[in-house]
Amino acid sequence: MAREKKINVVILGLLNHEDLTGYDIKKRIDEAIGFFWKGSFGNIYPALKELEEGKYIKSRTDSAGNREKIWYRITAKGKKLLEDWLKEEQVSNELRYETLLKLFFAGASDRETALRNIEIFEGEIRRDLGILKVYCKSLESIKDDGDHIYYYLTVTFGVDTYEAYLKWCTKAKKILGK
Amino acid sequence: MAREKKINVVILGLLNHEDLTGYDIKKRIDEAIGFFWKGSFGNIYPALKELEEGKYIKSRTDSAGNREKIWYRITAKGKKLLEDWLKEEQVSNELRYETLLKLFFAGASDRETALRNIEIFEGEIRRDLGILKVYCKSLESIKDDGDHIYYYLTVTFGVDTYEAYLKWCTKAKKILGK
DNA sequence: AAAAGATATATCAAAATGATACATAAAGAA
DNA sequence: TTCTTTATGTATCATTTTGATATATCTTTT
Repeated sequence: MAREKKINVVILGLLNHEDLTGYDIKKRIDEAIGFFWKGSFGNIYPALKELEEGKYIKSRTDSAGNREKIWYRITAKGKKLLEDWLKEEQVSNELRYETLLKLFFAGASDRETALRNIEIFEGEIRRDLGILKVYCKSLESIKDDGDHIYYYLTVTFGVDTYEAYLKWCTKAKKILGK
Repeated sequence: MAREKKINVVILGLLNHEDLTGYDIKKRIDEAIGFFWKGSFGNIYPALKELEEGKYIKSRTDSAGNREKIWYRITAKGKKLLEDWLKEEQVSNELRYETLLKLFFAGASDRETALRNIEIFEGEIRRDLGILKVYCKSLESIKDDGDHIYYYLTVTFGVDTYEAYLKWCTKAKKILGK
């Protein structure tokens, strides 16, 4: 089996939970998994067409009102593909942190710039950590044996690593003399 | 000023320290900043040509032996661009963790698969953490006031976050009942 | 009733990814 | 010595992702 492009399995994963439109999919990606994954209309809409051609999903057009909405539902074949991907052992985990890049090359500028960049990072992480913690709290209260345990684990990953980031920021600022 | 593509500033950052060939640049990226940044020949070589056209770098062809080597050196204009980028406040920091994606969608499979994926992640992080720690040690011993402090800070970011990942793995496995 | 913001589909140029092609040089094994 | 493998080196290409924009409708607020 050829290696599926990532947006395909993301779409299948989301559709496995509920029927969605392309726009919904973009929103779910941004809201639910935004801190560790990105999606854009530019690859979501073409992927939906491709997945439908391959019979992994099925569309239903909703013409209530003047605006056309296209709802997608996962098929048995789509579920199979999702499960196969989950069992595949090869994964690609990537960090792309421009902040670290700027820090690594900070010698080309001055210490103030390096410190400023760390502070900007710190501010963003602090803000996002707040959001993640609220999300985490709301998941803690749900006690079922469905998917919530996985959502909870995912969010705690974010909370734990963001807290480690903040500790590192404090340390880094001290080392740079502030 | 238009937003520079990232590979350009990575190349300038590396060349700011020493003259390099395209092949060297790829190696430096993999070795020194590989845990938080990627580069490929597919964007390095075209970027080198583009940067030379823009006078940000200057090439020198070395024909010692039968094989042609092209060395690049940063220009004053290139240094300026690098410094401008360092002072720019807008940054893009992105995580792309397929492991988290699989965990988030794990409900489509079984707990064993979810645990297996965490264990694979744990193994990779443990291995990479070992490498980072060795790198970190070698930087600790250098006490100058040049770029090493920035390399050291960058690596400690990796060490600290990878350690947080491992703690999370232990917790996650426990929650999933192992 | 008008304006602003959210919903919805779609496309495109630019950038990054990952693989491959091709060739030389060096190191090590048979 | 010769053969094989690994490292060095430049280059390109198809596929995927990104980020922006276009276009239009629906909903909420002023």
